[in-house]
Order: sequence, then structure tokens, then C-alpha cells
Amino acid sequence: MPPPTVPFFLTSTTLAAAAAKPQRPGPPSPPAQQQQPREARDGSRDACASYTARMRLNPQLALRLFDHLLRSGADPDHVAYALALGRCARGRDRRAAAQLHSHAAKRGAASHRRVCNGLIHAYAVCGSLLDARKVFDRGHEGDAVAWNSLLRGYAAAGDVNALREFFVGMQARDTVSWNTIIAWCVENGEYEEAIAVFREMLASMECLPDRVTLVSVISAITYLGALAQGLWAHAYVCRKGIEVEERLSSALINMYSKCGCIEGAVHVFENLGAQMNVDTWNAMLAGFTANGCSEKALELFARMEITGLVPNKITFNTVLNACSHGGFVEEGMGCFERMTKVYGIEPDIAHYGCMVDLFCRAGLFDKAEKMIQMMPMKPDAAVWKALVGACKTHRNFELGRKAGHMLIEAAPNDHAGSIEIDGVIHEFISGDKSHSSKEDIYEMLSEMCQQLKVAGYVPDTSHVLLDIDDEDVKESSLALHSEKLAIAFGLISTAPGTPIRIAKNLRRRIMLLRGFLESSALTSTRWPAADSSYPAPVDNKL
DNA sequence: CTAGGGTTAG
Repeated sequence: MPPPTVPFFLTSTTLAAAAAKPQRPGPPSPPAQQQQPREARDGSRDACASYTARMRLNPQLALRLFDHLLRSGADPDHVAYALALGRCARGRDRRAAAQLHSHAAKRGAASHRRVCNGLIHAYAVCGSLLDARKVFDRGHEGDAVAWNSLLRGYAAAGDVNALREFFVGMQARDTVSWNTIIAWCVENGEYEEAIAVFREMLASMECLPDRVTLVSVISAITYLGALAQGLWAHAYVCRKGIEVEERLSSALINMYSKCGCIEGAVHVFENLGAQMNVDTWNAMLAGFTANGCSEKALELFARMEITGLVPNKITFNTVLNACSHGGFVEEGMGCFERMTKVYGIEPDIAHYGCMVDLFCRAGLFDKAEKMIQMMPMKPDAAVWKALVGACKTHRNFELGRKAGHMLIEAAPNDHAGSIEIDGVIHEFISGDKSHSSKEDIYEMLSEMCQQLKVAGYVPDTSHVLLDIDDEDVKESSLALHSEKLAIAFGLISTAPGTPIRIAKNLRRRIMLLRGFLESSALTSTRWPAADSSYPAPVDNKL
């Protein structure tokens, strides 16, 4: 891993300060009011138990069952409240949570630890941080679940300062608390920060990372395309004996795939053992697709059907993508039909989008248009994007213009290549010559290309779609790539040293990485095993 | 049973 940077979320100093002065943030709380639990009659208890059993089986009916429970005259216990509140949290139903709250208060159940935790959680995820806080402040000192539920509320509210302050002052800071922060960073696109906080977690030695930690960390690494860190994280998992269950293996497969290291993904996938499900298979299918191994994806899909695993919507989306990338029109049409007829999956807009993409890439514009006409829903931006993209490579400008207008109509704020300078969005498409500063942009562009060539960059034309035969056309089309245009504009429009952020494009990343991978020793990497001693730059004490 | 996780691809 590169040398640690100072994380904006927290620093060693803030943590050290917290350690020196442990205190609970916010106003001091009044002593918890201990209510004597009522003597419940046996009959009521039995009735309640039968309701809670059903609530457990059918969480989506939990609130209705709770209602039945009340009407039956039985007395809800803390389990019934917890289950019902859990449902409120899942459904973001603040009103129901508040009703349960007042109900519990009347019955003297509102001070029960489990009920309190359920209330804090429900209020927190519903965005009622103040209500959550009130319950918390009258609640149970040092209950880890209560602290973490509230922490989650601060994370959801999005106020970084409040979140940091609460986290730093936490009494019961444990693995879940750290995981909450790391996941929050990932959710908010702060991937480097997520890794910095993970480092901080290791250095604090407060608690050990678990598989949830690693899922978030590996996810951050994936977004960064940082293979070296991904290898380290994988080795860490093996070394610490962290269980590689379905989600963690999916994260690993995904990480290797997105880092352009398909061999690593295959290695993880083939060593799954019993810990596999549709999602791990989906991850592997997507990995093959993203790395240009469409046939492998289709082979794997066939294997999946033989194995007896039931594919889901995402499986088909991925497989259809593989078909369109590989130009397997027949196979794609076959899959689409099998999806509905054999598996009874109703195609959603994304599936139709894949089919449009499939036909477009093959240059079958009439079939694509027919598909758009027969979709039962309004075509979304993805559909128009596929059409625009294909029109660009197939030089079908007339249809491209129409589709472009539809795209802007469908997603006015979703521009493929745009850059924001002083609050103004500038949009670029490949080969664009319409921008007002075009002279300057193109001058900057040729300078960029020159500097890139000096740095050893050779345009890789093998990824430009098939039917442009002329090498020169291909190369210049790459050179005028929309993102490069945007960067060139960024360079001439900002002061030196201003960071320029262009939305990440993982496929491009992979392309750039692949050339590097093939020529490096990484292709002969030995994958981390259970007794792996892969160098551990951060973790030397745990 | 109450706290933390990922997955389509353009």
C-alpha cells in the first residue's frame, strides 16, 4: 500500500484526543427509568409467542401481525416490538415506528433494552435523528447496538462533522462502528478515505476487522482499480482466516475483474467450495464480460444451468451483455426467450436495453428500433445511449441525431462526457467540434497527445469496434475521445494545480491496465493461499 | 430479534 495519507474523516490526533478524554457526546442523560416488567399471564405469553413466530417467518407481515396480536388481547413482549420495529426500519415507516413507540410507552415497554434499540434504529434510518437521539439519551449506557444504530443515523443524515464527532466520542466503538464508517465512505465515493479509515482501524487496535470490513474495503479498492492493494486485502483475508462467504467472494471476484485481472477472479471462483450462490456466479459472469471474454461468460452460463443454480434477473442482464459485447446475436435472442419462457422472468427495462444494445452493436438498427417499439415501458436513457453509441461507431448520423435528442429528453442531467467548470456543465461527445472554445481545446489536445506519446502512450485501436477498417480513422477517433476533450477543456479552463475530476470509466481503466498486465510479471502471480505470507505493509501487529 | 456489507453496464 502507498504511504498513508492524512484522512479527512479522522486522524490519529483526533482519535488520540478522544482516547485521552473519553466522553459521551451531547447533553448528559437523565438516569434510565427502570420499569418493573409486568407479570404476564401464561396464556398471553403463549399467544404472543405464536404471533412472534409468525412475524419471524413473514417479516413483511410483521406490522399486520402485531396488530392482530393486540386485537387478540395478548400482551406484546419485547420480541414482538423488536420485530415490528425492524419492519418499520426496513420499510422506512416512521409513522408506524412512532405509533409503536407511544404504544410501548403506555405499556411500560419503552424502556426495555431491545425495544429501545429497535426504536433508535427505526428512527435513525427513517431520518428522525432527533427522535432516535431522545430514545438513546434515556436508554441504556454502553449498549453497542444502540450506539451503532445512532451512528448509522448520523451516517444516513450525511453531516460529516456530526458523524465524525459522534464516532470519535463513542464509548462502545467496535468492529461494527468502524464498518459503518468505512461503508459510509464507500457509499459516498470516498474510496481512498475508506482505505485510510481501514488503516486507522488497524492502527487503533480497538477491534479486529471482520468479513464485513473486508467487503467494504475490497469494494473501495475495486473502485480505485488498485490491484496491488486488492492482492494485499485478499492475502489478509486468507492469513486471518476470515470466512469467504458469498458476499466476500463476490467482492473479491469483482475486484479482480474490475482490476483487469481475470485470472485472479477465476482463481477465487474456482476455489469457492460450497460457499457459492447466484450472486457469486453473477460476479464471475460479469467478470468475463468486462474483460472481453464473452464466450467464457456464455460457457459459464451453460455450466450454471447444468449445475442447477437458478439464474435471476441480474444473471440474464449480464449474459445478454456478454452476447452484445461478443456480437452473439443469435445466442442473445435465445437467452432472452429462455429467460421469459423457461425461468418466467419478466424482462425489465435493463433487459430491453441489453437487447437494443445487442442489435445496435451488430449494426441491426431496424431490429433495435423494433425492440424499442415493442418494449412495454418508456425507453430510458440507457436505451438511447446504446443507440447513440452504435450510431457513432456505425456512422449512422441521422438516426444518431434522433437518438441523441431522445437521450437528452430522457436524461437532461445525465451527460456522457461533461465537465463542470464554475458551476457550468460543458458537454463533449467524441469528435465534437461545436464548443465555443474549440480552437484552444484542440490545441491543448494535440499538446496532450504529444506529451502522452513522449510518456510512451500508444493508442490501442484493438478496442475500437470492428467495422472501421482504416487505422488512421480509428486512431484519430480515439484521440478525440470525449473524455480527453473534457480533460483538455479542464486544463485550459482552470488554474494550474486545480484537480480535474472526470467521472470514472472502469472499462477504460481496464483497457489501460491490460497492456500493463500482459507485459508484467503479474500474470504469473501466485494467488494468496490460507498460509499466505504476502507482504503486509500495514498490518504487522494484529 | 435490535447495529455494519455487493452484485448489470452504458
